[in-house]
Amino acid sequence: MAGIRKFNEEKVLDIAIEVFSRKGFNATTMLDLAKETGVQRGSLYNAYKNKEVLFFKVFSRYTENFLILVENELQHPDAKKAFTQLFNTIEKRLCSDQQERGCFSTRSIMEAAQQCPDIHLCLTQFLDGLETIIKNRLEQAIEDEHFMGDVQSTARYLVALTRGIAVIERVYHDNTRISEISTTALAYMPFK
Amino acid sequence: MAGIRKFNEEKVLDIAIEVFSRKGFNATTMLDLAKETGVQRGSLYNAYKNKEVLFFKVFSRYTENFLILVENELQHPDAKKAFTQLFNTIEKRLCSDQQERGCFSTRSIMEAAQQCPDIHLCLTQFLDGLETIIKNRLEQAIEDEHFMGDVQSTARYLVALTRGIAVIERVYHDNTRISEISTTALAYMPFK
DNA sequence: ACAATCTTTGACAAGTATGTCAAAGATGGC
DNA sequence: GCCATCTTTGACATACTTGTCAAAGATTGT
Repeated sequence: MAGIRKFNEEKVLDIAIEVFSRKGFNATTMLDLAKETGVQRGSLYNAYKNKEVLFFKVFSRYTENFLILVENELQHPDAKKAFTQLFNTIEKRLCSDQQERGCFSTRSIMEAAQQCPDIHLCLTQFLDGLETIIKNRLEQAIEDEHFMGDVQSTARYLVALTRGIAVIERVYHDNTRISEISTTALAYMPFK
Repeated sequence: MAGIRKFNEEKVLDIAIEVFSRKGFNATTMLDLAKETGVQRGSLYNAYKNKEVLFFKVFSRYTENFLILVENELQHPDAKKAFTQLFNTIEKRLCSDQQERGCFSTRSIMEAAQQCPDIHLCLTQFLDGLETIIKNRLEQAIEDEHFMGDVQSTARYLVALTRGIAVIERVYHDNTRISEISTTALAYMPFK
C-alpha cells in the first residue's frame, strides 16, 4: 500500500476520549478534536467519515479497556475484597484527570446514544457486558460461600450503582464522597 | 402595567422540561422550544434573555416539584415502606413518558451544568437538598428504631443510587429492571 | 524512477443556531 | 380615548459546524 496515516491513531483516540468526556458529545466539535489532537479536521473526516463514526471508535476503545480492567480487578479470591478493589479502582480512574476517565460512559455517551442508534446499541452492550462480568464473579462467590443473595439482580444493582457514582463524581468532584458511597454499598451487601 | 404576556408560563416550562429531557441541553434549540410550546422564538428571548436562563428557570421548576414529591413520599411512618414508596414513585415518574420525568436531572442537567456555573450550582443544591431530606428521614428512622446504620453516608449512597437508576432507565427503558434494582438495594439496607 | 494509492491540507458550500432589533400589536391605567 | 409599557413578530446579522472536494504531498512495491 501507500500513503500511510501520519497520526498515531491510539493517541488520537485517547485524546478524543478525554475531550468527549470533558465537553460532552454535542459540545465537542471536530475543530476541537483537530486542535487538541493536532490532526487536521480534514484528516479526521478522511479517517473516520464523520463525527458519529469517530465517536463510535472512541467509545469502543474505551469500553474494551474498561471491561478488561473490571475483569482484572474482580480476580481477587475473596469476593468482598474483589469488589472493594474494583470500586477503589473505579474511584481512582474517575477522580484522576487522566486520559481514560470512567465518567465517559455516563454523560457523553448518553448524549450520543440518543442521536445515534448504533451508539445506543454499543452502550447497552457495554452495560450488559459489565453486568455479565459482575454476575460471573458473584456466581463464583456463591460457590465459594462468600456471598448469599440473588446474583442477577445484584449484578444489575451494582451496574446501576457504578453509573450513579460516575454522576456524583461529575457533579461534586469529591473522591471522599465516592469512596464513602461505595463503602456504604459494599457494607450493606450480604458478603461473608 | 400593560403588554401582558400571552403565553402560559407554567405550561411552557413544563413542555420545556419534556423537550430538554428528551433531547438534552445542547441538542435542544430555541426553535425546537418555540415549535413545541407554540411560543415564538423572539418571545422566548424576550421573556428569558437566552437559552441558559430559560434552562435555569426550567430546572428550578423541576427541582422544586421533585423535592416536594420526595418529602411527601417519605412521610410513611414505617421507614422501609417509606423508602420503598419513594423508589416506586420515582420509578413511575421515570418510566411514564409524562411531562416531568425524573431523568431530567441526569442527562440534560449535566450537559448544561458544564457550560454554565450557575446551573452547576443549582444542580449541587438540588442533590444536597435531596440528601438532606433523605438524611432527615433516616434520622427519624433511627429514633424509631427502624434503621441502624450511618445516616450521612447512607443518604449520600441513596442519592447516588437514584442517579444510577435514572441512567439505567434512560438506557434500557425497562421498568422491571428499575424496580429490581431498587428492591435489591432496599433489601440490603439495615432496616428493622 | 515510476505508478498506484492513500493521506494531508485548505478552501468551499450549505445548513443551522444564537441573539438583536425595530415595527407592530395588546393591554391597563388615567 | 390616549398614553405608557410591555409583548409579539419576523427579519437580520453573525457565527459556528458539518461535510465535501480537488490539489498537493507521502509512501510503498516493482
